[in-house]
Amino acid sequence: MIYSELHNILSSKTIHLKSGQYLFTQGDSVKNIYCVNKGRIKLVRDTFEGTPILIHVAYAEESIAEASLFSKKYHCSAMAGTNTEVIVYSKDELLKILQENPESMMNLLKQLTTQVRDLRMLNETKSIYSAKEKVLTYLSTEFHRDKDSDLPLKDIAQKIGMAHETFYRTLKILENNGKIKRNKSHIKLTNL
Amino acid sequence: MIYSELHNILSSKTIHLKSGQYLFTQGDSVKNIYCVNKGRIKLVRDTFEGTPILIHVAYAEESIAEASLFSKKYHCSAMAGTNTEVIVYSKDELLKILQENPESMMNLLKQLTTQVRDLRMLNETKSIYSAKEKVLTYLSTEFHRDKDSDLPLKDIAQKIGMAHETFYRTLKILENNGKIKRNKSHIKLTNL
DNA sequence: AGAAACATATGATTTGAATCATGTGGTTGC
DNA sequence: GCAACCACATGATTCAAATCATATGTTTCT
Repeated sequence: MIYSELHNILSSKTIHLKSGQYLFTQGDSVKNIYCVNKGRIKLVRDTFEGTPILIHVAYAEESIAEASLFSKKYHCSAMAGTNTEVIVYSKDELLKILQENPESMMNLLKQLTTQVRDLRMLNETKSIYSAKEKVLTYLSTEFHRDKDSDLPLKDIAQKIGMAHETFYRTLKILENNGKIKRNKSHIKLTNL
Repeated sequence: MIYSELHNILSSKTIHLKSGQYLFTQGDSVKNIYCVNKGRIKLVRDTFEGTPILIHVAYAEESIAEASLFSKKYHCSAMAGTNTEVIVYSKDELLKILQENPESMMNLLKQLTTQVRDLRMLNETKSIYSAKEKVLTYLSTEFHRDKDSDLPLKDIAQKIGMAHETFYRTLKILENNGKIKRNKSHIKLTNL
């Protein structure tokens, strides 16, 4: 998780959310920073006009609201997408520790740079129109091997911005073409 | 720019690139951090398999390679997309200053959290399939008003992952429906 | 253990975004 | 001031991805 080493220093508590329950609501003042331990949390933004939009889905080991470390209010709402376990840290305490402890701040900085890079990569993957190309590009990224390896296919489909039906089909085609191999739910590029 | 206050402390120099010239190449060791002053820089990643893919386009006031602050080697190449002016900072010097100066580190942290938030937002905008919905969602974001307001429409189209032709057409439809107003190249949502 | 909820899978159909083509207007550079 | 380049625009066409439907396999909850 993003605060691995800090976890021992910081006081924390664990809370359990039922699917559909809210962790916080857009506009609430930012008191806490969270880390998903199990399950998933959807970040949803209420727009003045019309339907709320999904901003992000955080899975196990992912921290959320660190983007709100410097905000007064949450700019989105967080809802459990399934029964979920979340670790809670105090924002103020975290900020204090970071200030006293440049090394851990540097560490957090590092994690954020990685996040930025991953997000950019994902962003451009999403720009690819062709399903085959998109899937191959996604599979060639690091975060597929690392973090995403145990995500349901359906969720991966959503992550890269394609209908899950299309994703299943595309995987099959690529498999038949010998471009990828699958055993159980682990997918591997053939080349390299 | 991302290092606004640091700019005065850090030593820097400005370099000029012709369209198509490389700033650095994937695999080069990371000596410098850059900030685009004028023009634009494309970050491109060479994939073992097949065509290189575009990771990001950095415009004026945008820093690049800060995602590489902690990397030994650049993970992508940077090419000028047009005649471009870039400010160069030394990575080591920047890291040193940050360490000595927790406040500026905190500041950089803050900028990165904003970047993460924006990227997530953009990411989900890209997931929207319907052109109209996608454009409306994009227009409702902050970074449209702030940073993107002077981008060519063509570049915005690329940023949100749609063919520029579709973007022009969609804008026209939305304008005819009274959902948006345009004067010159500034676009505004009607409601709110 | 059984039920409910969800992931995986695949077929049929529709649709709308990409693509190709072409033209005009506006900037930029020499 | 001219030429080259690029943004903007719009029409016609194609095609592949979304959608709808339905079924089976798999986890999860009680």
